Amino acid sequence: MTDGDERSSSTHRTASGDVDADAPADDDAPALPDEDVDAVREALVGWYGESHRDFPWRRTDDPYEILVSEVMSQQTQLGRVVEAWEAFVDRWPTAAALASADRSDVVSFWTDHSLGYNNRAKYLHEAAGQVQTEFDGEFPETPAELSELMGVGPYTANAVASFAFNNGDAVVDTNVKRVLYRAFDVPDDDRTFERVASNLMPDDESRVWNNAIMELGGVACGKTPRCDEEGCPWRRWCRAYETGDFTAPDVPTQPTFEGSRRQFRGRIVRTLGEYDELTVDELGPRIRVDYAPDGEHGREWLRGLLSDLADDGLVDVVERDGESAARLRR
DNA sequence: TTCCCGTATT
DNA sequence: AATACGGGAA
Repeated sequence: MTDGDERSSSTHRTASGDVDADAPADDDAPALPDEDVDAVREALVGWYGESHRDFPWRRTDDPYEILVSEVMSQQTQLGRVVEAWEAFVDRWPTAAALASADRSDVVSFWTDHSLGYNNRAKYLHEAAGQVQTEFDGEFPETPAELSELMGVGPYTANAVASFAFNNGDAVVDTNVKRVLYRAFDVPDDDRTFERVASNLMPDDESRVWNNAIMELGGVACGKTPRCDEEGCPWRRWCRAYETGDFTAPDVPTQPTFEGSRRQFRGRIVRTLGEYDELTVDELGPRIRVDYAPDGEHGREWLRGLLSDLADDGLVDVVERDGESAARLRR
């Protein structure tokens, strides 16, 4: 669940007049004057209706298929997700089918399709199991229940509830934050984003609304805005369009990937997907050319990575002839 | 090089 | 509150 019911604090932004995020007199004050809220809503839904991209997961309301698409989309650009999603739901068409699969197969699929964080493949597999064991094979339908599934946080819970059941609250991802921040000067504060997003969403229209506002953030209001090119439906209300200041909320910067332990974890998982089992010294040279058993990046270093991967439940480390060997966990 | 990005864990 | 987590694409 999102923390939608907390209304206590403190962010006041009345100065510019176009957002009253937390007015003392009326906690649920809309982001715009009443007469404009309807127009803002209609403009966005209308724009989405006539111009949205036609992704395959937008043609299904199967919650399992939606969940798969959301988990993939959290980490990978949508263009690349299409092929992977089709192959995934083709291979494991239902939550029950996925739950019966070997974890190693799901993780290898993830890696083979360059889907990033392989922990999420594990979560998805685990969530499919939860649907069988904790929900009796009936896919949960509310954000609160969906949140109980492994790997499903506030964003994904509301996305699946919305797109499968038209039953979600407003999603708040970085697209939504950027759009609200630019258009209505909403301050960069998670609680405020949630409240404004929730107030802006028309009742019982989470499916089209959440699709539309994220489409806006992805197509017209990305880091580089394309307001006129994409015919942004909010130009007449948009603070950024008016002022020319398209600053977006800060996104935390990442440590470099090249040479990182994440990179080598990825290589280990990829390599182990190609073999039944490898000893540490067989594995080492396959993940870095300068592997030397007693060198700086040798057994010690590699065993550390393997031990973390084992803690994550992705790898098993076994003893074979007094030597450590690794394999993907089934 | 930088960007993308939600969740779990600590 | 901070950190770990993948890897292709822009």
